[in-house]
Amino acid sequence: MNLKELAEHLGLSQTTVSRALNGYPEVGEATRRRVLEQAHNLGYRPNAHARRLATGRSHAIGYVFPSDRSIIIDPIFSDFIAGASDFQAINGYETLLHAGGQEDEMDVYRRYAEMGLVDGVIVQAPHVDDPRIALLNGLGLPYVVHGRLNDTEEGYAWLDIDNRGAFRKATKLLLDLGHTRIGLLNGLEYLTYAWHRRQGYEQALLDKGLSIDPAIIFAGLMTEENGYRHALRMLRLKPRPTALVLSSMMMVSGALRAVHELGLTVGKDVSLIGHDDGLPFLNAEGLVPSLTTTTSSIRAAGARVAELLLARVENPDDEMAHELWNVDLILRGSTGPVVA
Amino acid sequence: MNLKELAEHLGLSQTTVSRALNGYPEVGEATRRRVLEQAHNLGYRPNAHARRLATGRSHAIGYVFPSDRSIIIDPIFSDFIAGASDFQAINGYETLLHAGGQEDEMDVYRRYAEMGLVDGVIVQAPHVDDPRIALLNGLGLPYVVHGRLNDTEEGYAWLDIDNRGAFRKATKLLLDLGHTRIGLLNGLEYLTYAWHRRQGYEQALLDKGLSIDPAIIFAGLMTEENGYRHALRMLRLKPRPTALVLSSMMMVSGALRAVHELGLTVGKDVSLIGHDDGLPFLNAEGLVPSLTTTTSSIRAAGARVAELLLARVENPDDEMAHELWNVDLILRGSTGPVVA
DNA sequence: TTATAATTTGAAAGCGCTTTGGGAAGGAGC
DNA sequence: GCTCCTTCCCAAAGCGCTTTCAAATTATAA
Repeated sequence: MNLKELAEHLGLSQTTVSRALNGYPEVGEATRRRVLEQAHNLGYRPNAHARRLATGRSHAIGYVFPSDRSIIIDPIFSDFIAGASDFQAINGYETLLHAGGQEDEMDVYRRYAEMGLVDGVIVQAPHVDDPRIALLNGLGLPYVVHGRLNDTEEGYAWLDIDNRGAFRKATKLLLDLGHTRIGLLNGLEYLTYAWHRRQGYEQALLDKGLSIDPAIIFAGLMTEENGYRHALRMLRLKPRPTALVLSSMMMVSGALRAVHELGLTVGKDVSLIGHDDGLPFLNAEGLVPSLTTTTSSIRAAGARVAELLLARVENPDDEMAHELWNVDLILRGSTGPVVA
Repeated sequence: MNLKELAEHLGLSQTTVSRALNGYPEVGEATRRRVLEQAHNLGYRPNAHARRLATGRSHAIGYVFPSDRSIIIDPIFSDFIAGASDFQAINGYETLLHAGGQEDEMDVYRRYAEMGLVDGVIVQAPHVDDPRIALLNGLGLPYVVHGRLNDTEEGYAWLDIDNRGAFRKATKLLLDLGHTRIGLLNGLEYLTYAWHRRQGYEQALLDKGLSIDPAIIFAGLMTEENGYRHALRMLRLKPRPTALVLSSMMMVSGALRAVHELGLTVGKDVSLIGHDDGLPFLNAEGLVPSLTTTTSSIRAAGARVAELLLARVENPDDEMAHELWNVDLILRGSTGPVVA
């Protein structure tokens, strides 16, 4: 069943039917009702491609993951996309995913733009100095960055959480509890969020007049195993750190193993603060003792980024959104005063 | 730059240019080379929607996740999709994702089919008696099931791993080591894979003349917390189970906490076998002791399912694929003979 | 009543591609 | 010389929508 057949069936022109269906005002109320009703009864659905060709809009948003996999292996991305895709679905936008393949990430954007496959893209995990921004600006493809570049916050739309502030707050809490040797287990620091966290951590130490010790800082893939290995390594140092700040729950999970293995007690011998993206399968509160966290829902961020992007697609001339989310520091049982 | 402009630029008709670009034989070699070269130089890209409208094929594969979230929260899905999407990208197919929204999963399939949005879909996490199969058969939308229904293996294309065999093997290994009280921490058992695992587990026990004890069986969301809580609960029973079989690495992670908390030793007081989907952020080998696992790469499964689906889309009359993957049982340090 | 404005409807063009049904040019066979 | 194939190319139709421009109908004003 296509438009033409539906129109014939109704004894109307395609024009009128199309208008009735799409809510244009130049159509009588009675006619509109009739059209809507019959379209529903006959199960008519407009062909997506025909509509896209005619309107020039694809009603789809693209997500491109680099082929080196270091991003998509992070389980937080499925939650981000779930949030975003959900919002999009409700607003009539499809979600296009591109994971790897042999094509370079930048080429995918180019192809997306030139073939009209998507109306906009969401840029994930921006680097400290990310070349994608310039490319997308050049292509004229609307986008919103989830995160920020390091140098500039202008010239592109973004939503980010205050990673710097969060890790500064977390580190400061530990300092206030008397800890002076505080380890950091971070993500890859060419990614801005990890870099910001590093900055927040260092800032808090410097504020107290403490120095930065590279021996108790790790930056790398946020796997359980890295959490374990590097927590173990650090906790074996003399003097050992009495507290650790961790960039992901996965790393916390590994660090817990290390702590147990050394016969130490969380919240007493070692204080832990982890960053919690609110992943449904790894719950900070369910740990024993429950985990003090910096918390921000990655899923909510996904939904909001999608919202900003759709706004941008539909009103390209509106001002670019810059949205910085505060991160809550939630005090639970894994942090305590340093013991002598 | 569109076809018309490119054709004019070359002094050829759209027909010839289109044929040259798409590899049709009725075009001179010299002409073809010229066309290809100029198209490249001028950066011509065919408009995706125009092509789709003309050919009636969308060159896209759809993934629909139920809105209740219980599926997508499982981190294995991002890895599955990464594998599938990767394969598709290499073969010129886009990946369409639908996560939740207010639309019912079945309605999404209907819409996909009627609007021509995708050429096929991959059905994830089939239920023991899954209504999606009948719907898709009715819609005539090609699909491949990742997993199986319980009752029948005919009438639909599928790829599955031998969950029943894997858990039977795992349980038998423990029995052979002298364990007689073996707990099971499983996924939601209305999902076929979990149901099959349960069957394999029970079969192995029954083969030895042992009975099934519901007190040491858990079925639910495979979160870290559930792993912890139910391992803890079971290990506190008297007599306590001397071994646990776990359906996911996430649950293993939680169970390890429980074991440590009770002051027990993995591989001695408690033997553990987990199912490992090969997730990059949680490594069975990196645990201490390393974890004995039933192992099957979910990412490889994703790639292969995509391959089967594309074959099905392009040759609808070929026989339906039924592919059952063997699951390796990899012996590592977390299993040992029962101690008196 | 008639002129004018407002409301509804339609015919047809156009979006950018693929593909059908020929047609011209050149070579082989007689 | 002619016919018959190939080989290579093209004009035009068609995919199923949206949208422009114009016409028909009805309501309002004079």
